[in-house]
Amino acid sequence: MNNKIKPTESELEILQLIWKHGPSTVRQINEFMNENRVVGYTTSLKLLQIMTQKGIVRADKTDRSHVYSALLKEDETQQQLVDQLLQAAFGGSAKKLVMQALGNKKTSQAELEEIKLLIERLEGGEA
Amino acid sequence: MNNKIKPTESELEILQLIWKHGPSTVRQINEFMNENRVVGYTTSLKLLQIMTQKGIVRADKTDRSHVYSALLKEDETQQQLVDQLLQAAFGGSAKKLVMQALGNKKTSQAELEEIKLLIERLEGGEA
DNA sequence: ATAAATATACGAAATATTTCGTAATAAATG
DNA sequence: CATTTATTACGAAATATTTCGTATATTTAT
Repeated sequence: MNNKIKPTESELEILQLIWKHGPSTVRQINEFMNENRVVGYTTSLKLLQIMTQKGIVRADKTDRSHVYSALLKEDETQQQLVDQLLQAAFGGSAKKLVMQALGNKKTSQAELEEIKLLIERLEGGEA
Repeated sequence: MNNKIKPTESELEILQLIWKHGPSTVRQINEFMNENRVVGYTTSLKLLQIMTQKGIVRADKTDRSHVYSALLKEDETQQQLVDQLLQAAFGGSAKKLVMQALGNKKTSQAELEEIKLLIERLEGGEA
């Protein structure tokens, strides 16, 4: 439904944090950010304001400390990003992408099983 | 071996063309580009010059029309991009990425089989 | 040998992205 | 209530990216 919105790298970083922790204040998000890298408070704030502008998040201004929540759904955003990478770097071949993703990585047995089941579902019947 | 080089979107577009067609002149690359979108000749040239600067491609200047070839390997670049997306949007879960890539896409039976074989090899034990 | 066509070099405008600083405002504390 | 602390608003510098235009140089045709 929502469209063409392409989060930048920083925006994606913030989106992930909100997806993970749920709606959060600037301070919380800034603290999450700082677990990975050094970012000033106003930098996080500004990013959130820009994201609000773009319609990526929304701010609940009831309290003084605004609470930001994601307007993009995790699934849909991930889907869009995968599709984009598929075109941008794999000439559209999902197979190549998947093999790269699995080949080099330590994915657990359990997860591999799940993927195999998905493949069998895809092969077997209809979607 | 080669590192930290993160091609921009346009650079990736050009890399893909060189990977696909082999070493090419500016004119050729510009024509390939124009199959998708309108780009001026000097724009393609400039991009290639910047990429040369960054060590992404190299120019063979033997002839007047320089011939550009890729310095980044397709596999390695794809691997790097997948890893990056994995971190940037999937919190490192290869499973989620793979399921997104396969779930929504029309991947052929044959390809699905190949992937299943890869998974079985991975499960089997060997690296 | 001129003129036209083709190439590269290079600067720079336009846009996007990241990062802060400062000011204004509101809340909490002594 | 005066001061310190926390929060948002906003402008803007720094950097990165995309896109061309113009100047030059080199071929190729006429």
